[in-house]
Amino acid sequence: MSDFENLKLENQICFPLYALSRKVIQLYKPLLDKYNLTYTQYITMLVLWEKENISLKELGKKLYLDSGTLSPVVKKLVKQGLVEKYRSQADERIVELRLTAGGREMKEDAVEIPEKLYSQFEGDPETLVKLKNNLDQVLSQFKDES
Amino acid sequence: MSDFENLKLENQICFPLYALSRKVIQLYKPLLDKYNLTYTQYITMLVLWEKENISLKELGKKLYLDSGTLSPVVKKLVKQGLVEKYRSQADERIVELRLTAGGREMKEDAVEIPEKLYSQFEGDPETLVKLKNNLDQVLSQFKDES
DNA sequence: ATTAATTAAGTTGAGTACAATTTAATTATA
DNA sequence: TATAATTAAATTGTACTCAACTTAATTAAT
Repeated sequence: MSDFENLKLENQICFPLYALSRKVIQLYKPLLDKYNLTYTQYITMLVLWEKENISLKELGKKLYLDSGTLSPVVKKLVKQGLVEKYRSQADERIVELRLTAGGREMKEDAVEIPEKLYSQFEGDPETLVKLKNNLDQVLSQFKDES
Repeated sequence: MSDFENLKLENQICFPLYALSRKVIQLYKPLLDKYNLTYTQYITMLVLWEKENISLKELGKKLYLDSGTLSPVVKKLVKQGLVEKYRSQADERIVELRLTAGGREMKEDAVEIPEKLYSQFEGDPETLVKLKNNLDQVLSQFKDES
């Protein structure tokens, strides 16, 4: 019964997930360079473009990232004038983020980013829709575990 | 026409890819700790368990990783006695890797890793198969681009 | 045969990820 | 109410990822 099939790279589910994730982030890079954003900074801006006021805690929940990752990311965005940071008056432990006018302005131009990214995909767009549905479904099964 | 739908986090394809990838790697962690392997070290071992002799270059091609990532990873595996490293006699630029007896031994126990990982997935296993097929399909469209 | 171009690894620096710890503020409890 | 427990951020340390650069070896071109 020495069956090593499950140890073959091609049979891993996580590996194409991990490889494709990095690949797509690399595709974003030239598009984001124009805005001086990294991918992590970009998805932070996506959240702020939807909700201009949000706590760091809430942001982390949406992005599945903790303060160890987000603190330095937000610090950078503040430095670039896209975000303001202040302590909540009601609870001094909480850091609140607020989109600045400059950050709001960037949104207008940034609509080109997903457009240009998707235009780079050859093949059936339906494949991407299916993929996204699959990913969301599987991700939801772990959402509240850890 | 100020349509910001494509800038919503929930409409991103890359984000669930990125989030799920990190989530699954976190699920591997407790399983890999037992073997003193990180995820990146683990997928390197997967390759070596399939092909006991391989150049660093070839390894990088399979994992979509460059020497900047792999050099230190391999150095760790050598230190742990799982892999041997030597320069090719035919071409001194090339570093060849060889699985050691200890590395081969680990394979026997490591079959439990994918088993235990998959057992943690609730929901229909068919969903995972579909996901993997989707990922492979999309990944193959970028394989030779960069 | 020399020189130029290419190739494979390795190194460096910036930016994540994440576990673990620390600090400060708030809430719960004896 | 004083103390304990909890919570949110920040910090620290380890490891990965990748672009850019360096070094050494090989191959191509003059």
